[in-house]
Amino acid sequence: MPDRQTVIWMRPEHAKSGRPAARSRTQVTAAAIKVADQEGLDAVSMRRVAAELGTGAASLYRYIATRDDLLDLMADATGAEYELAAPSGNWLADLVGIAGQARAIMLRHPWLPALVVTRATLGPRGVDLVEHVLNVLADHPADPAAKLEAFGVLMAVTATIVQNEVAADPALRQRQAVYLQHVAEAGRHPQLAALLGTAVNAADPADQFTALLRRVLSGLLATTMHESAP
Amino acid sequence: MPDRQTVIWMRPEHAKSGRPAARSRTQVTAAAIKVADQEGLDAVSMRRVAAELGTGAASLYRYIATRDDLLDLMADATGAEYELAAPSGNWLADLVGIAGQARAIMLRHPWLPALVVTRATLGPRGVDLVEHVLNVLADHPADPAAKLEAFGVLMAVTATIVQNEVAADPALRQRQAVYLQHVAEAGRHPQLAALLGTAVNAADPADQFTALLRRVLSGLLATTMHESAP
DNA sequence: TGATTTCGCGAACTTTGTTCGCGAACTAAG
DNA sequence: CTTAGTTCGCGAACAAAGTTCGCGAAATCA
Repeated sequence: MPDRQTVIWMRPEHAKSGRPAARSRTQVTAAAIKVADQEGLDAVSMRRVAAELGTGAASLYRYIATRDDLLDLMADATGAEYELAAPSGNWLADLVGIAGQARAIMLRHPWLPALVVTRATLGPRGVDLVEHVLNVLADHPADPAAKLEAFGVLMAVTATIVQNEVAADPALRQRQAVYLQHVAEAGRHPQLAALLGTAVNAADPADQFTALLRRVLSGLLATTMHESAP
Repeated sequence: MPDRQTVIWMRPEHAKSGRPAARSRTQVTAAAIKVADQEGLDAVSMRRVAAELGTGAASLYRYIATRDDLLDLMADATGAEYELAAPSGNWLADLVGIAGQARAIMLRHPWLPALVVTRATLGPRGVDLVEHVLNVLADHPADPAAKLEAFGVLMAVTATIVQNEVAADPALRQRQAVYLQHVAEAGRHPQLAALLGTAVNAADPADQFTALLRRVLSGLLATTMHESAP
């Protein structure tokens, strides 16, 4: 019966004596990611992941204490896909670059945004990423807490945007569109109606994303605060 | 067997003939919100909500087709708690004010951030809110799509921050803190270690929130794009 | 070799969303 | 007021899914 008092990354993977385990936490995580990639996060059940590994569901509990542990492992594992180059001296460009990588990773793993946005746990990879961001911002005058907030906003905004980009079911999109159309036609929401009348701009999603994040981050970490023009 | 092809807000609440329903969609929603407020979102099961209403679980399906419908209803219902004043002419101040209300509402309903961040469905109240935001930004030169994005970012960031503020289990906080301490002591993450050494700043959360959102929004909707100083 | 420890995992328990089916309740004609 | 016709309430049952138990088998250690 595994330890529940600590984060999974502090729990020893195997015992040092007795029969050795046939699999590893990494293998279990990989299997779960595989299932999630091809069948969605809902398909990641203990039984399904176990089947992927060719064993029974109960066996998984030798490696993780809980399904939530597995989700944490999955999310953190994707952190290995970042390629963190040395800071260039231009923190904004570096951060936007990181956000771009985050987006690419999330597009590769459409289930990831939901996890990022739901549970804020940092594992080894996440910690590495934070350290890297802090390095990028090393010369920035903002206080440390603000830098952490910037990291959080970067991730949250990216996850939110990607979540909309890959909006799971096209049927849901349709339902929502129908409702908005209905509301617009009712006449009580002229601004919204005008907006739906406008043609959807078909710019490159990647460019739109980059532009948005550049604005958000430059505002968030601006060194001079300026008033708004009304 | 209720309709599944449309959003719940387009489905007629009651039939026009036959035995009249004993309850209303609003009552079911209110019961669910009550349960969520005092026992958390996980406690919002069909049986629990039904019990709150003094009926059986199956009865709820006369009002909603699915548990997800109920979650949508709950989220949208909280939109009634906004007090939307006429635009002042200062869009930044108005938006920050709206964000402040959003935060207050989320603090009142700690389960709300999770819903906001997970499902992006707009109900009647949500649509009203969007309309209001578009009114606030009516004179702003940004194109309509950008204004919608601003609304999305506003909500996402607010939900994320509140989610951290009300970080459910203090035990989880503790576990995470222990792990970060562990990582810092390992010595491979000097920036993070330095940050943990710093005393946590104990400014008023509301002020911190306001400042953060002001920065994010003023950057996002800035009329002049400026480079970053490295 | 024997004792000890750990592992694999089938079976079973619990909780939860959802469906079925039918008797009761109510409306609307006649 | 009676009689269709329709809808409602909801107990019972079903199908996942997470998790726990218990024990035989497999390694390691002494």
